[in-house]
Amino acid sequence: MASDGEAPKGAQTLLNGLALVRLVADGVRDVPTLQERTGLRRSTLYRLVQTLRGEGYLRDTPHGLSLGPTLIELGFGALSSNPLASVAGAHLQALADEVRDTVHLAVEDHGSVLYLVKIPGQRGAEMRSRVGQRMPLTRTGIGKALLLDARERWVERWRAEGPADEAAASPSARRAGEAAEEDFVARMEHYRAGGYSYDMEENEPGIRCVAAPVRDGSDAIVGAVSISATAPYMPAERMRELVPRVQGAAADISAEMGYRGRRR
Amino acid sequence: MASDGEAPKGAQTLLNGLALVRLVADGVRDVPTLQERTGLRRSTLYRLVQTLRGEGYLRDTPHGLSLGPTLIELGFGALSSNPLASVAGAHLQALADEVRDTVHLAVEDHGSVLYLVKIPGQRGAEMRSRVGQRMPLTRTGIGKALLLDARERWVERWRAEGPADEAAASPSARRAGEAAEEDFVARMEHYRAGGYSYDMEENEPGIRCVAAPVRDGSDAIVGAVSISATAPYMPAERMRELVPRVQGAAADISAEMGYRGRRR
DNA sequence: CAATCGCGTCCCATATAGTCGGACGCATGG
DNA sequence: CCATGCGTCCGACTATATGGGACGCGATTG
Repeated sequence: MASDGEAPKGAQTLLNGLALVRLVADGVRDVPTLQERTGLRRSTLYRLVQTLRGEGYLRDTPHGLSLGPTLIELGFGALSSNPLASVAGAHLQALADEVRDTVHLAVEDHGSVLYLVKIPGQRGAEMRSRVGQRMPLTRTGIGKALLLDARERWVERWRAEGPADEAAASPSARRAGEAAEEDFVARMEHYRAGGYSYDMEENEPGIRCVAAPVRDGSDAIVGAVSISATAPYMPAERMRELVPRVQGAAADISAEMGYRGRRR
Repeated sequence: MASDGEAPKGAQTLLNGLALVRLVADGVRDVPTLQERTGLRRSTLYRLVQTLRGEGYLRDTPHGLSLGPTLIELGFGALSSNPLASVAGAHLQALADEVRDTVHLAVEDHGSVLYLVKIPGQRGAEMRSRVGQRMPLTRTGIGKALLLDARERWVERWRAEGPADEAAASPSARRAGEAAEEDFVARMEHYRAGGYSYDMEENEPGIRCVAAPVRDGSDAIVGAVSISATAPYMPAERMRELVPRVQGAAADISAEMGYRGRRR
């Protein structure tokens, strides 16, 4: 409320407090850093931090501030109160046992992929992914599955998540970028027709994945399932074979979510 | 700020917002209910709820309000940034593989047990416990392990958690209650000497457990490990055999937490 | 060893920002 | 058809959060 003319319209004190939680989640460990990140005064910060500590949202460790136990309680509560996650569990486990690779369930939230379930694979290196972690929609197989229906967002999301350097766009880089964008849209069109999606090491070199969307009673995509593994376990042929498997698991979960086949 | 003369001294707006999150976590699903629980006015509530929705702490479902995706993100972040939980993982898995029963890791938080890790057993009925769940300290094996050092809190906690009906205490019930309290203290004294604790179906009929505390570099108890199973799998003899096993796992974790043997 | 710096806490005056109360629109149901 | 309850918006009031500053403390530095 000082530099730029934003209008947060709402409850500043609450927003300020939640902003502190976010900053700590992002690795800020001491109040001075919070001060330079938020612009709030010391006394204000300490009061807010004390309140958050008291409620268990933050806690003190030998190394400084960190997220508190209440968040663990609420986070797992949020997960288990999510019908998708609880309904999907058994189906995902069955899929995981069958394919022996890492299985994920994710939803879209705030323009990114949010993992709800991860079942680590039984071979190869373990993926660094974690439940509660966020990933870009257009770079992951599971994210593309979540976007399948939203043709109008493909380009928008691609551009938002795409170039690491927006400012520095040399003419040649721009040309390459446009080509990549067209390529992305073309692939999405293909996936959309097939009702599945791939990740060919775009997000993480050496990691490939096959994904399919989960739908609910209104036909809307409410989540997605994926199988991921290191490239040696994921030759093109196997990926092709996995498509119906992932789709099967996704269909089972969709059924439990009230999906009764594509209408229209 | 109306009925009783409390002095919340802090940041009301923030506290009000967090109180809403708690209420939703406790099952409140609509604003009218929030109103009667908090005493806040409709307009205030809607503003706070909107803010919390915007930040992903709450979300709307067909059935009303529920905890939002941000809490999943933060909750799992809190867990993985907890040294105890991340360090313990491998040791707990090893223990679980060995004993084939349910293994828990918990800490004390705000006067109750908070589970950080649960590894379901490979036989018998699955326990209903969940990571992020809270349990009474004096009724669970793992809670007693957390209390081992704090002799001065035994009675206090027992009384706080003990009688389901404080008001209605008939003379005879009171007598029985006092006997139970003395019995509890005696058992705790015994456990303290042995460095372990039991749960003989006190918390959940049919469930028994063996637990041991985890310590850090300052000798303080920072957590506890337990093995739980249904009574048929837990005859007295086996519980005795499990004591050194749990203690071993707890010791391994303690070592990683900086524990170097009991000083003093 | 003294002096300085940065952190954490507390207090108080000010005006900002949250609360309240009510009006309005809409859907539901009697 | 009217009545009831939910969700949103608005403006006035003042309760409440803010920020400036004083204080104590421990660590760091000269």
